[in-house]
Amino acid sequence: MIQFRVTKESASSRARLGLLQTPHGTVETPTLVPVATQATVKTLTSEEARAAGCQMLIANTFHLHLKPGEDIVAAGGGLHEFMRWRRPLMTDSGGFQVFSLGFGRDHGVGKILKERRDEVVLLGQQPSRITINHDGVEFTSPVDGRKIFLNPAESIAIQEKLGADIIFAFDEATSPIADEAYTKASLERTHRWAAESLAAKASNQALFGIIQGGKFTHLRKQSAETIGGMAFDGFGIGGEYGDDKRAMVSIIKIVVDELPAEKPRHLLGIGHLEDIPEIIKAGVDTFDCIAPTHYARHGTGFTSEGKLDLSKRQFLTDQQPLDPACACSVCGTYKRSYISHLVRAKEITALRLLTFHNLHFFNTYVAHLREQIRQGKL
RNA sequence: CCGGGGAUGGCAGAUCGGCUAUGCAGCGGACUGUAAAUCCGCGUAGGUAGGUUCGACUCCUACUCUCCGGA
Repeated sequence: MIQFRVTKESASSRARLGLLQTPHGTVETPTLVPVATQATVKTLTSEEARAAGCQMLIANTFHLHLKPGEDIVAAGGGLHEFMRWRRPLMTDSGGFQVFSLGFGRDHGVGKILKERRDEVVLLGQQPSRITINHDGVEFTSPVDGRKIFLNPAESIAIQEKLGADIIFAFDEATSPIADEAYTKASLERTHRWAAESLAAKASNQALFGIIQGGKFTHLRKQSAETIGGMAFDGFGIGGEYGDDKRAMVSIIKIVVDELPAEKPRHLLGIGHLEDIPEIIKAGVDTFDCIAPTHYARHGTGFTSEGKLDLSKRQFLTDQQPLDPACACSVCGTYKRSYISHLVRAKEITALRLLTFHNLHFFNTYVAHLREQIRQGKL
């Protein structure tokens, strides 16, 4: 089980400092939870993830169920031992894949809408490779095309075998182009699944319920009331918020205000650098995001000078560290010129160096924000 | 010298008498609970000189270069 203690509340915002105790150690919040979908922070070892300052990681139920299967992980001693990360772990429930492999894939959209789309997901519609119904979701495996059925009981059973400290209720992340009727019906289903997830859990893992409701303020409020009133150990805030960052932050605040203050709040899948102060000020304790690791593998380093695309020719002759203001081992050792060469030569070391640095950069940034809360400046 | 084959974008390499080849490299963009070391977009062609044709990178002639074989 977990214990959560709020150690300081900001006077000027909803931001707060906290200590999240788990069977595998204590996490200082707010914190970024880097994504380790397949039981690894892509390109890094667990020791390296730790050295980059990561406190807790989040792995994925759907992907680990496919490969290698939860029984293999369990036979390896559970997720912590399997990946030799003897620190706090979360697993996501597979609810995001209902969207990402469903309507997200069909329409080529992510959870944040970048441009106006003509398509709309209407009540009664089904994604092409997935069937969502009352009882659960039938996926078509992106690996081999076989059918995979997931529902609350299945997802929880898998997550219990994986053995993370914190697990999530099975939900449906709705598409940003879903209309209100679809979103509302999906929300009601997600609420029912939340109760079923709670009922299914037999372990002493912490279980977080997930608030949905899309960009619809009244649905978000209703969801926060419903999920917040259930016996979860903490809460995830999921789904989409439309295409407006200000709207996103205001929705998060509405949700946070409905949730029990003594329980931890995890914001699912949001965490671009510019979002982080805003979501922390909105009262988020933990949040996961693929940005630092994903951008790294596409050649981008986050620095105190902004995002740098190391594949650009200009960096080939740049003798500075990746970020002169960074204290990480990559910045203490290698220059932009070398990293740029590795990126352009498609050497895997480039991806490792950028992933390590980006995580260190994000973690340092969040640590700095914690310090600001401590000093009453945030 | 004789015979034969070739000459296509920065490189590699197809097709076609009229309609974007493609890949790599280059350049630009995207990326928010990871089907992502990925995806999207852009530029640059037809050895030289003639001829046939409404129209030639594609057919014909010569030349240049090149490769293979023979002397």
